[in-house]
Amino acid sequence: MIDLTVIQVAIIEDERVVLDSLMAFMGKDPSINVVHTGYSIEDFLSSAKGKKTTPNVILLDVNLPGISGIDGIAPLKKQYPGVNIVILTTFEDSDHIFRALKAGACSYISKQTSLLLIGEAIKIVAKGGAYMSPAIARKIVGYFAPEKKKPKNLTERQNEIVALIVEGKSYKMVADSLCVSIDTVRSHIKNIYRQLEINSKAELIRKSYNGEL
Amino acid sequence: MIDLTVIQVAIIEDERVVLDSLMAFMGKDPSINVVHTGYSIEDFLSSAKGKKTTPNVILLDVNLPGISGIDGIAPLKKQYPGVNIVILTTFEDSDHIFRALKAGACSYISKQTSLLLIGEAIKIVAKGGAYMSPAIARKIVGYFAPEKKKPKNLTERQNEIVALIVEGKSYKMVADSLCVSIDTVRSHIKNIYRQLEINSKAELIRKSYNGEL
DNA sequence: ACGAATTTGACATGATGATGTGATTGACAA
DNA sequence: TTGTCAATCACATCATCATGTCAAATTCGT
Repeated sequence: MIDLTVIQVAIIEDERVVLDSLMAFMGKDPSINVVHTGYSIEDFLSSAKGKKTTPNVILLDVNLPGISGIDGIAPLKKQYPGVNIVILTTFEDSDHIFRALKAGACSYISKQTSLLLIGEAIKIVAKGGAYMSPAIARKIVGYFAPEKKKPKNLTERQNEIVALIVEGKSYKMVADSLCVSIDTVRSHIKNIYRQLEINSKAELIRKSYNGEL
Repeated sequence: MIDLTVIQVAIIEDERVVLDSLMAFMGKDPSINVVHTGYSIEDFLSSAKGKKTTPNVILLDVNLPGISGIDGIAPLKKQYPGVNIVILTTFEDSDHIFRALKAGACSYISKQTSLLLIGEAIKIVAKGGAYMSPAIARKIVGYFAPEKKKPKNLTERQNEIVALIVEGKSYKMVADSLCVSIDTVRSHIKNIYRQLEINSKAELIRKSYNGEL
């Protein structure tokens, strides 16, 4: 018989050092019981068959071999409907954060966070709450705020070009739309890429969709 | 001379008991300095003229006489651009929460929260972070998740490839990631484009970000 | 065991994209 | 008046993408 007052936790983490310290810490906490671990999503799911205990909380790394932690959220929730996913990672950019949340993660915690706080976060999500690291929570609230977009000093013209590119247009189409030479568009794109520190259309589109410009 | 290491806090709260206990607690914390208080938005703003100190953080009640705390956020931010607004309230319904966030609040805390945690929250927002009570954070993450999955007819492998492309990878990088030939990736992409009736990477990324697959 | 769907791969070609160097023009500020 | 900056355009070159045609190996359901 499983003690329902004890939180059943699973951990998916490929770094031994991190996994070991998490295990060691939780082993000392009587209210937490680590029932299952894995080095990757695939590893975890394949070995999940033989388990009879269902985790309440899954502590999930993002940078995993094979399927990424974020892409792994869906299969994990399929295997364990209603499980609480806690992302534990070093990636703190908006892109990763929002993709994780959209996939159904309920907490997103920086690996900088102390073990004590991670333990607290687990207890919080097990009770139906959610915990976010301060810097991450700030990015999330920033999503809602009317945001005075002061960010990327992009020129009016540059924003115009970005808008067309994001719509899926080619350089040629943008040039025609704006009635300028395709070389002009190229020139603008080069400057935009340099200013945004990116080097592909894909990244530009992603940034745009994440409101990062 | 104002000590910049000390957080300048203002409090707007109409309940004497609450205000007094907040003041008493913060008076004991050397890193917090309460510079201004008010019983209402109007009261606070009118008496703000005579003050020379600018608050870093404003602790704001929602249920105030006159202008509500939420409607007061805009004028407060106009008076003190860049100030961090911390909502402290008993209202925990989604409506109040999201209206406050949209108005520019960066933290939303239940009045059930201990004075200790409220103090922590103030320090967190002063450092550029954000803190949410667990139950409130859960409602916020819930805002992102309710994505109804209408999976397109794409194959597992195809979805894998789309995921990598959307991350900004080139065909070559995708091929390497999946340990297949670049021609195989090309082949998949061709099929994906035909099935989705698109013809550019940009459109693929757009559809992906719009949850259209 | 048969056929359909999936996955893999090769070869080819024209279009588009990424990046560099360099030049001209007009606007606005020091 | 002299800069700086935004916007315009011209080459140039190599990488990547979009598309086509064809085909072998694999998986899977009936």
